Amino acid sequence: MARGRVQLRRIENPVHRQVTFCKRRAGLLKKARELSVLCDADIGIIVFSADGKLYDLATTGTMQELIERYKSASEGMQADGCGDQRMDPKQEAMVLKQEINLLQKGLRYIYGNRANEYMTVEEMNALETYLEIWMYNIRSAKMQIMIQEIQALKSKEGMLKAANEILQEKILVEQNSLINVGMMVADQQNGHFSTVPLIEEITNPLTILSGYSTCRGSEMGYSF
Amino acid sequence: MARGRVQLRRIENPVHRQVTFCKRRAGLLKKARELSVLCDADIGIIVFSADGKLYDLATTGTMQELIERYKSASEGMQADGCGDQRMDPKQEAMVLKQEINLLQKGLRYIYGNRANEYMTVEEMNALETYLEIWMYNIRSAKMQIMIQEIQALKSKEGMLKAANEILQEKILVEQNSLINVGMMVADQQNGHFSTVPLIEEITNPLTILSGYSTCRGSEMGYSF
DNA sequence: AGCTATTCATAAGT
DNA sequence: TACTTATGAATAGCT
Repeated sequence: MARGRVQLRRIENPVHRQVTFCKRRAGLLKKARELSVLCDADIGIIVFSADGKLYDLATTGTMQELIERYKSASEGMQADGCGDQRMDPKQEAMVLKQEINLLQKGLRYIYGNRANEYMTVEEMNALETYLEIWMYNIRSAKMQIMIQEIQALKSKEGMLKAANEILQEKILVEQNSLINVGMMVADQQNGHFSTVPLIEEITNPLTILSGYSTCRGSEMGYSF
Repeated sequence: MARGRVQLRRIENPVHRQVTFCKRRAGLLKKARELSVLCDADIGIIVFSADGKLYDLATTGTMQELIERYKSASEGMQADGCGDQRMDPKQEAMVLKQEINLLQKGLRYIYGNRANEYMTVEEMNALETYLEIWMYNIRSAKMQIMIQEIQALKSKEGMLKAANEILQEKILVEQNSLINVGMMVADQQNGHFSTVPLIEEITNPLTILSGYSTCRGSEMGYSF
C-alpha cells in the first residue's frame, strides 16, 4: 500500500484500524461488484466488524437466495466427494443439512412465494415422509386423550347394551307373568319376584358421569 | 487496470472472462483475508461462477456459522431499522426468513448437536407458537375422523339412555299392572297395553352398526 | 501459467 | 469526516 509496505497483522491503533476497515471494506465490496459484472458471477459477502457490526453484499437477488444456493451446492459437493464409511459425524451433519434444506423449501412452498421456487417430486416425497415422522411424534400425545375418550364411550355403550338386554328380558318375563300367573296377585309380597333383578341392580351401571373426558375406560380392556 | 482501462461490463470473450474471473477471484479472497487480519473482522464470501461453480471463503470458523450469525444480525437490524408501514412484500419475506431461521435452529436443537447452538427462551417460545399453528392445520384433518367417531358414540349413548328410560318406565308400568289389575288377565288381548310402546319401537334404535367409524352422528347435533 | 506496463487501492498526512 | 498524495498492489493483455 501507500507510504510503506503494510504488515499482515492486526492493526493495534484503534483509529487506524477503524479507518482501514472502512476503506478496505469499501474496496472489497467494489472489487466484488466488479468481478460480478465483468465475469457474470454471483457473489455474496458477509463482513462482521470487530465490534460485531454487519456489512453485506449480494450481487444478485438476496443474500438468502445466495445462502440457499450455497447450501445446495456445498451439499452436492459433499455427496460427490465422500465414499461411504468413516463419515459418521460429517454424514450426520450432512443429513441434517439436507433435512433443514428440504424443510426450508417446503416452508417457502407452503407460504406461497412459489414463483421463485419449485420442488421436485422427489423433494416433496422426502418432505412428506419427514413431516410424517415428525407429526407422528407430536400427534401421539394429544391423540391419547381422544383414544381414552373413545374407550370410555365404548365402555358406556357396552354397559348400556347389556342393561338394555336385561331390561328387555325382564319385560318378557313380566309379560309372561301377566299371561301365566292367573290369580297370583295375592302372592305379590312373598318374594316370587326374586328371579327378576331389582331396579337398582340395573340402574347403577347406568349412572354415567356427564364429563366424559374424566372417564378412564381402559379397565374395560377394549382393544383399539 | 493495466494496459488499458477496463470497462465495467461483462467480458464477452469467454477465455478472457475465465482468466479474469480466476485472477480477480483470487484477488478478492486475498483482500478479504487481509481485511480480516488487519481489522479483526469476520468475513464470509460466496462466489458462483457463471457456470455455477462455487468458491467460498470464511475467515473464521465455518461458513455455516457465519451464515447463522448473519441471519441473527440481519434479523436484529430489520427489527431496529424499519418503520412499520410500506413494508408489505419485504416484511412478508422477513417474517418468512425468521420462521425458517427459527425452524432451522429448532431442528438442530431437536436433532441433538446442541454443543454448538443454544436457543434462547424467546426463540423456543416463538418456535413453540409456530409449531402449534402448523400442527393445528395438520392435525385437524385426522382429528376430524376421531371427532366423528366420538360423535357417533355419543349419539348411540343418547339413544341407549333414552331406550333404557323407556324400558324402565315400561317395567314400572307392568309392575303396577301386576299389582293393580287384579283379575284383568282375560282382557290382555283387548289393547289395554296401548300406553306401553311395542318392543319393536324400542329395539329399532338399538340396532347399532358394528363398524362405528362408518356412523355419522352429526345429525344428532351434539356440540363438541 | 509467467511477465510487465499500467491502473487501482489505500496509508498516512492534512 | 473528507481530501490529497505517494506508493504498493492488482491485474489486462500478452507470451
